[in-house]
Amino acid sequence: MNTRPTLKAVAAAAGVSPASVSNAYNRPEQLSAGARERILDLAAQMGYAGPNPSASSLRSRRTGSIGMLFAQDLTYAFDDPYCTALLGGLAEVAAGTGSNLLLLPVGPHEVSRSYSRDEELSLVQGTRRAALDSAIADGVHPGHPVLRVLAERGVPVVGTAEGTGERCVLVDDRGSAVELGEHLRSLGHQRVAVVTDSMDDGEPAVAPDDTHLFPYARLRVDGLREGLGTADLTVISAGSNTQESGRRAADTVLATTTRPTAIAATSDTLALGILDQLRERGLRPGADISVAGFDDVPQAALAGLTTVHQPIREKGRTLGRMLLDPSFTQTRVTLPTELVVRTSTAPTPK
Amino acid sequence: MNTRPTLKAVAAAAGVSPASVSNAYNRPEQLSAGARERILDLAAQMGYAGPNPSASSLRSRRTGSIGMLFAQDLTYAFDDPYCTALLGGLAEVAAGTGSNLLLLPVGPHEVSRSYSRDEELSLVQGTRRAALDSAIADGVHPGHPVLRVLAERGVPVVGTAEGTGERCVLVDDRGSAVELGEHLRSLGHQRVAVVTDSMDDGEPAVAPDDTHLFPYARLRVDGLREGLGTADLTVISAGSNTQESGRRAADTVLATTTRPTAIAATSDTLALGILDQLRERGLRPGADISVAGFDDVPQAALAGLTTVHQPIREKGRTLGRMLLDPSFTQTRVTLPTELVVRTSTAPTPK
DNA sequence: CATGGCCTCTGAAACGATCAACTAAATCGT
DNA sequence: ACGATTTAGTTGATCGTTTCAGAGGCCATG
Repeated sequence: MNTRPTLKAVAAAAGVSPASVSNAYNRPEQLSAGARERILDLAAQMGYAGPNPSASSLRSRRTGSIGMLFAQDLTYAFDDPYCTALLGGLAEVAAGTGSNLLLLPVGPHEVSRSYSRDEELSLVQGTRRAALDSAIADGVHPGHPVLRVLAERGVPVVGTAEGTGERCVLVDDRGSAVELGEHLRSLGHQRVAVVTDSMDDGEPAVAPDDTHLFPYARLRVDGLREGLGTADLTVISAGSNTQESGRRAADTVLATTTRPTAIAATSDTLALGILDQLRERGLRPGADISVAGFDDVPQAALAGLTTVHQPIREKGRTLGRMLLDPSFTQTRVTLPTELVVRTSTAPTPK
Repeated sequence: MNTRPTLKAVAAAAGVSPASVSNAYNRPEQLSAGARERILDLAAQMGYAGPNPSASSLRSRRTGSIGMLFAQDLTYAFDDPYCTALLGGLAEVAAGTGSNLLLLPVGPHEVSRSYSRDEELSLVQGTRRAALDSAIADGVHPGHPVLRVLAERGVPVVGTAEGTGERCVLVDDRGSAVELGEHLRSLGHQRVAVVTDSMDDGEPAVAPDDTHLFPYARLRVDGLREGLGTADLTVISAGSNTQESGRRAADTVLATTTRPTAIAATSDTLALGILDQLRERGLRPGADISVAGFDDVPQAALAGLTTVHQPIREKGRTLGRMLLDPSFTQTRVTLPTELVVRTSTAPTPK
């Protein structure tokens, strides 16, 4: 079993310096066309696969991949429609630059709890070892230790919340929530349940501690509270942001003594789960009880869900541009939102 | 602006050898608890972010990430439900091992065409530079140069088709297609259009050259042909595997002089697009014209699409295990398929 | 008391490229 | 035909770790 050839070996065989072989791959313009041909021919013939990526990025300080941080487990990236849309937009931009996308599950971090050193190390383990040029943080709490690690490494991070990363792409979570709240109030809803996802993935619980909420969720809850004014409002923490959580939360809502006339969820993913469960329980969304969400994921239109639209894909593209396009210098972008009223919200039934 | 500390600097400051600092991070058992504490404390205090990933992987020959190859552009990974399900399964397994997932778009490769060296280099560019321990190839043609590059690098590759990667997870594409063909025949269909995706992304075309098909598509087409027996069969190449391609292909089918009574698509993604377009054109799938697909993605059930079920998520999990679990030694796994008859196929209308 | 074995920790050699500075030859304008 | 610029390629240092063989110190054993 002969060993794999190195760049040096190719150089020796070709009778040129290692730098020339490197240039044959990385800077064609620094080499005569003939010499380059000869070198690449020889390399192919020797079964040389090209410069070793680790060595190359050690020296050049570039890896060609951009990291995507998840505070949830990795499957979330592919199961949540908001997430896939965001990644889709990002991918559009990345595709043009030859960048690869590194998916980094970072493990959930509870703000209220303190971590031993080893717990914290294992929380950032995957990210510490990851080779990346820059990173995107979506749904990562600003206090997550992984952000500190990346900052120490000098990796540029852009985020979708205030405080994650030095630059960010935002939507007006609070303002749009106020608008949704007003919509519900104008329909006559006086008892409303607000279902929110949270960092701690437990059973649905009423009136959670605010610190367990992701910043965006807190803003949305606050906005709803303002928009709903004097309405009677119950906040329910549903656990992680999945349809399943939504389903369980719906049951929690139905179990309360004074059933609300409307449910507002902090994400469409939750709302879709809620819709599902209500139907299962024989209730007609829109007629018997109103339901609303946030984000306007593709499925929302099909389900007739009233929701706050945000340009998710464009958000992904913008994040990508912030990292990849040097001429893109804005450090804060706010994208527009719009209330989309569909059939899942209606006036309070008599 | 002071420079970022290196492991060596931390070692010097702590009065220990670099090896000990390395061990503090990577092999706690090689160090007394006290020494480790002292080193990590100092590191934190100096703002040391932990061992540099590139240097670490250069020396240790391990990167902690597993590559996922796409022959399409990156957005495909998040748009195609088959793909997200596969990745979801993979992610389940990867999550347990602390591995990250590196998404590698590799650019489409037409088998029939020959490539200049520079064209070929740019085709594999992203992958050549990517740091990974192993890779998964799904929907990558066995002849794609990227597979050669990875083989030269000695990266283990597992695939979902014969010939991609030294190990693979398969389904019986041909056999299940025979079954679907027989189903359609038993319903009385004598004129059938087969819509298939292909590597070249052009306008829908009739009776394509077989070499433009991905292996799985060719097997499915062949199987359908066998199962349908004497039926009159037209093969239509729809371009890339998207709902949009399916929609366009539906129009091509409807434009033919002798309209078929059934359409079989080589994937649910295409079939869903076809269903959509037929409805748009005022036809009722199942009643006016039968439609069937392959894969049984989640949306298929909602759409009432008759299809060949395959355990996509399990496929992803198995691929992951092949790479990550050393005790998993099978080199070829075939997963079961099952014909799922729903409402989109029915007896030929009178 | 000598022997062996374990536990900590160290030293020096890789790992495989790229970079910045430089030289020699070729090209240019006048 | 001469210095100035460009082109083509080289040299040697460097990127920041991990690894492996082994050095001491310490304890238990015979």
